[in-house]
Formats: sequence, C-alpha cells, structure tokens
Amino acid sequence: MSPRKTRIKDIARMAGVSIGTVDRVIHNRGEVAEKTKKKILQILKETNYSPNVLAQVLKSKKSYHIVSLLPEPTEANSFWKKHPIGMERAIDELDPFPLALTQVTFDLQSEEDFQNKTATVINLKPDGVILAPIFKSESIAFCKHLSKDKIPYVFIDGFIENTDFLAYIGENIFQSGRVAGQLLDMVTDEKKDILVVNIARNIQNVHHLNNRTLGFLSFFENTAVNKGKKINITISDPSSKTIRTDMDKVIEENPGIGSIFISGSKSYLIALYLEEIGLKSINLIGYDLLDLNVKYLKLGITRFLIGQRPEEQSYKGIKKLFEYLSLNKIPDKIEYLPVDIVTSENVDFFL
Amino acid sequence: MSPRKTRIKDIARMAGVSIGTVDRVIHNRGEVAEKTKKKILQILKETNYSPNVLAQVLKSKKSYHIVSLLPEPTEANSFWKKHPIGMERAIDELDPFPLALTQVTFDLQSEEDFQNKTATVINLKPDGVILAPIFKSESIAFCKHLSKDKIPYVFIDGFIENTDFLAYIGENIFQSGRVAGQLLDMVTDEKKDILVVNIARNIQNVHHLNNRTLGFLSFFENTAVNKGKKINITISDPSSKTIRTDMDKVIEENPGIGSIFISGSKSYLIALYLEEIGLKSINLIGYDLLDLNVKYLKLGITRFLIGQRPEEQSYKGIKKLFEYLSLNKIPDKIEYLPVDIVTSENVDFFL
DNA sequence: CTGAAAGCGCTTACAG
DNA sequence: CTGAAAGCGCTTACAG
Repeated sequence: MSPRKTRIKDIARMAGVSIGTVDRVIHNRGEVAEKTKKKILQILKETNYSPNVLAQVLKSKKSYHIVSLLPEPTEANSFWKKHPIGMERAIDELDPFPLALTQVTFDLQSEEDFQNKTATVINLKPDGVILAPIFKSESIAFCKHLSKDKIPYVFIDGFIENTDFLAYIGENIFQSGRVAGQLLDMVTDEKKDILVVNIARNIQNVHHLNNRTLGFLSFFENTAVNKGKKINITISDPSSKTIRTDMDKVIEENPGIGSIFISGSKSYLIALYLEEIGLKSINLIGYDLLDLNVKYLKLGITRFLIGQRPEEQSYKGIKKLFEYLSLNKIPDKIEYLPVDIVTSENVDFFL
Repeated sequence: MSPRKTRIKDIARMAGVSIGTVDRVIHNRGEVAEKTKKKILQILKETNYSPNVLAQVLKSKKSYHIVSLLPEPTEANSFWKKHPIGMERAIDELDPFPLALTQVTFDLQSEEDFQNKTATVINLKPDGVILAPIFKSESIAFCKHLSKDKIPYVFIDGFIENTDFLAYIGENIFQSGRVAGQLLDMVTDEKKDILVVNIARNIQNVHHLNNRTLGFLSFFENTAVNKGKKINITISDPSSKTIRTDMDKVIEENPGIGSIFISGSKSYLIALYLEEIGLKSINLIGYDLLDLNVKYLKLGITRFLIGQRPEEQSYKGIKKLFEYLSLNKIPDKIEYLPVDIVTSENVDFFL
C-alpha cells in the first residue's frame, strides 16, 4: 500500500536545495529565487507531496478557535441541548489536534439579544463560526461582517440563500414536510380532514415552519390518497389557554378532522390538549424529540415524530470547519441529513 | 481551558530522573529500581499524565493491521457493498494515523468458504478483526482462535453470545421486527390478515430472520390493533418460479391478507410477484435499501423498508478497534444503531 | 539500573 | 536569496 511517503527532505535532495527553501515554497513565504521556486513546485507536483499532518501539528501548536452562536436551550426547547453534545463529541474525536470552542448562546425569543451576541462573536476573533440563522435580517448583517473579515461560517438548522457560507448541515425542510404528509396520509381515513397547526408569534418570520407546511401540503396536491379538507391555523401564543380556545374552535367547526400536523417542535402542547379533552382517535404528527414530545409518543397520543439529528448537525459542523481550516478541504456546500421517522417502537434508539 | 499539558520532561524533572527512566516506567519496560518506579508512578498519577499521541505516532511508525471478514457483495445482495465504504471512510478520517486494512470476503452461500477464509485471516496475523458472524458454529471456532491469539474482534450485522468479542455494532434485531409490526399495524385494516414471509434455504440457521419474525409477532401479541390471522411461511428457494408457486398457494388459501412482512432483504422478490399479478392493495414491508428494494419502494408497491445502516456499522467497527488498539479504550460492548424507517419520500437521504 | 543522544517530519528564527 | 540549527514530545538504542 504505502510506498513510503515523500518528505520535505526528499524534495530538497531532488531539487538540490535545503529543506528550508522547500518549506518557503510550500508555504509561499517568498524570498526564493524564481528559478528555484519553479523547480521545487515541479517536483512537489510530480511526487504529489502532502505534508505529514502529525509533524505539522506537533510543531506548530497553532490552535484553531471556533465560536458557535446557537439558541440557549430552555426547558421548553430542549432541542438545542443536543447541539453542544455534538460539538463536544467532535472535539473529543479530533483530540490531539488543537481546537478551541467557545459557545455563545442567544435568547430564541429576542432579535435584539441575537444581534448583541453577534457582536460578542466578532470580538472573539474566531477562526471559524457555527451559526443557526434564526433571525433572517440580523443573520445577513452578521454574515456580511464575517465575510468581510474572511471568517468562514457554517449554517445549521437552516440556511440563508445568497450568503457566503462554507456549508449547511441540516434538514431539507420542504421535503421533511412531505414525509410528514405521506405518513399522515397512510394512517388517515380517505375521507377525513387534516388540520395543520403552526404555533408561532409571527408566522411570517418563521421560515422553516412555512416551508414545512408547504412541503406537507404539496404531498396532498400530487401524491396522496386522502381527499379530505386541509385546514390551516396559526396559534400565536403557546399558553395552554390559547391552545384550548383556538383548538376548541377549529374542532367544533370541523368535526371531520382525522389527523393533525404540527409544523414545529411543540406538538406536545396539542397532544396535551387532545389528552385533556379525551380525543384519542386523532392521529398526531410533529417534530423533534423533546422530552415532552417523546412522552406523548410513548403514550400513543402522538403517532409519529420527525427527527432532524440536531447532534449530528453540530458534530459535522465542527468537523467541516476544522477540515477546512487545517487541511483547506472545501466541503459539500449543502448536506441534507436524513429525515428520521420516529415511532414509539424505535424512539429509544434516537435518545 | 488547557493549563499546558504535562510532558515526560516535566515528570522527569519532578522525579529528579531522566526522561528515559520515566519512559521505562510508563511502558513498563522494567530495568527501573523499585523505589524510583514508585515515585514516578506517584507523580504520573498526581499530574494525570497522558501522552501526546501526535508525538507518539510520529515517532513510532507502528501501523495497526485490521482485517475484515465480510460477505462478498453480489448483484442480489448489494447490502454488503456498503460496508467497505464505511471502512474506507473511517480510515480516511483517521488519516495521519497509521492503519492498514485488509478486506477478506466469503461466499454468503458457503459455510466451507467461510471456514477457509477464517484461516486466511489468521494467517494475516492481524492486530484486530471485524467480522460478520453469519455461520454460527464456524464463527464460534474462529472466535476461539482469535481469543487464544489475543486478537480483539468486533461483530457487525449480528453477534454470538458467550464469545469474547470487543464490541457489537448493529441492529437490535428483535426490536426491528417490532417496528415493522407497528408500521404494518398502522396501515392494515383491523380485520385483515397478515402474512409473514421468510426466504431462506434453511430457516433454522438464519438466526436474525427468526429473531425479526419473533419481534414482529410480539408486537401483535401485546400492542397492536389488528385482529386478523398471522400466517407464517418459509420459501426455501428465491427463484421466481418457487416464489410464484408458494405465494399463489398462500394467497388463494388466505383471501383476507392485507399486508405482508418479509423478514429479510429480498422483499423485491415479493414486490415483483405482486406487481406481476397486479395485486396493488397489499401493504409490503421489508428490510435493507438494496437497489431493487428501493425501486419497488419508489414505485409504491413496497410501503416501508427498514434500514440498518450498514455503512455506519463498519465505520464504527474500524473506529472502535483503532481506539482500542491505540488508546486502549474499551468501547461499549453493544451499540444498537437506530432502526431506520424508510419510505419513498425520505429514501433519497439514505442513499 | 540510569542518562544522554539521535531522530520521527515539520517549522521557525537566525546567520550569512 | 539560502542553509544550518534548534525544537515540538516522544521512543529507541547505546554507553556506562
């Protein structure tokens, strides 16, 4: 297999120069006669030289500093608890390589806090950034700043077009809506109606909820068996009182509802509601393996959860940044992770 | 974060000896006065010393040799094509670390070939082995030999109890049967019957088909809604003629069949049969993302496929062996990978 | 039983 | 513009 790797020493011998000169050419540090440089470049190419990373790292002690800017996980949104775990795992695995991670978090409810924290990140002078671009306009401004400073950044959870990101790792949001559509179509009586519930203060701004709903509905436009009505509501306040009022109303007005699609991660709120009013015949599908969502999945009130591998998102984010920084490896720009279909019988494997 | 790592040099200074002596203690190479040794061990402990792997590898050039013994992938069983990919990826990722892999394959249909190949593996004097223990008694003999030679081995795809394996990475076979049961229960009319099809020359010997079927049936014993009959047949020969004869018979005798569970990876054979006789109302579920299985999934003839992440199995196998060999890290003995539920809408993410 | 030295492949000053 | 030397942290002979 390995025909013994070419070393700088070998290149130097072949070119009739010292290793210092070879090193200067390799790293383009100048101070080399044009003629010598050409010759060395030629040999480098012929021998297909690549440096011994071990020796490089051992010598240089240069540590890359990666900063993450992700939402602060809360009781109600334990989804974001998974991301730090993935990042730590990546760093563990990269172990002997010098990599420092600073985690900055922001309040998922506050554009202002997000904006302040982007300034914090900039001040840390990172070599690379991992970012969940929750707030669009603020994110765009931040990305511009990073580009200007030549700091590479990776999106997870969602991405913004026309920015200069190094990579995106996460869900294909539209398609995950279609998967949910297909599953509900399978378990819903052909003539029953289907309710789409978005829970969000301002649905306009929540890009991925919109996109999922679009994907979900698209499945019924061209592929599904179900012929029932599709009802679409937005609940602007996740308090149990508002949920009850809004849900009571829609269910009374639409007695034919057979299934409910919740476009975000708060399906447990609807499951709780259905449990309270004792309506067990309705099929529920939602997103993300929050503890409360899993509880209702295991209770049989929620039929399916769709998982989007939060831990793998951030794990791969770190890995790709590191490979780019240390080996100059350009990753695939968009990596869609599988849309996981989770039921009470396979959920334990995902926890 | 890092308070600068303790080096051998530091230990030596603290103990008032030279670095050579410290090294002798660390590697237990003897030739050290008991008193000195004690002192150094004490300091090692206090400082929580761990070596710089970079420097270690750079110096030693010791390359670990891993040998895999897996079935030869064939047209009909492209499942085993995925494993080499996973292993190559692991080696790529481990890059600067010296790791050689030799892949030995055997004929999935031949106990004799398997046995011959175990001898081949032994002759290669590997530092570690990755093994799919397809044939039980032959595998046990092989494992005994490996244990005697103190060669660590990792199982994938299945494992044999009471052997001295380092780790197993793969499916929870029984549980994956339950998942299939749950899915079919969801899409099958309560009163319809369910057919279980095993395709195998000798069903006795095919442990995992049995186990899956047991898991599948267990779901209907204690959890399912479906009240129909459960019919269980074994087709001993995968030729299309035998399939047709056997299937014609069972369908004629059981007109109430609403769904079919295929315990192995050859669901495409049954899908092809259903396509030919034009029976489209039956729900089909099977295993593994073979090209042909995926074809019938996309055509809508197969409802669900269950995936078991073949690539990840072997990827993790290599990683765990390497970590054990180089860092002496003992892995979790059994790691069940998630049971993936795959439909026509999410299958592309898994390919 | 112990220490001093050489060397793994690379990078970084420094001398000329 | 170029070369020789020191050193990253470890391991491996070798001398005593």
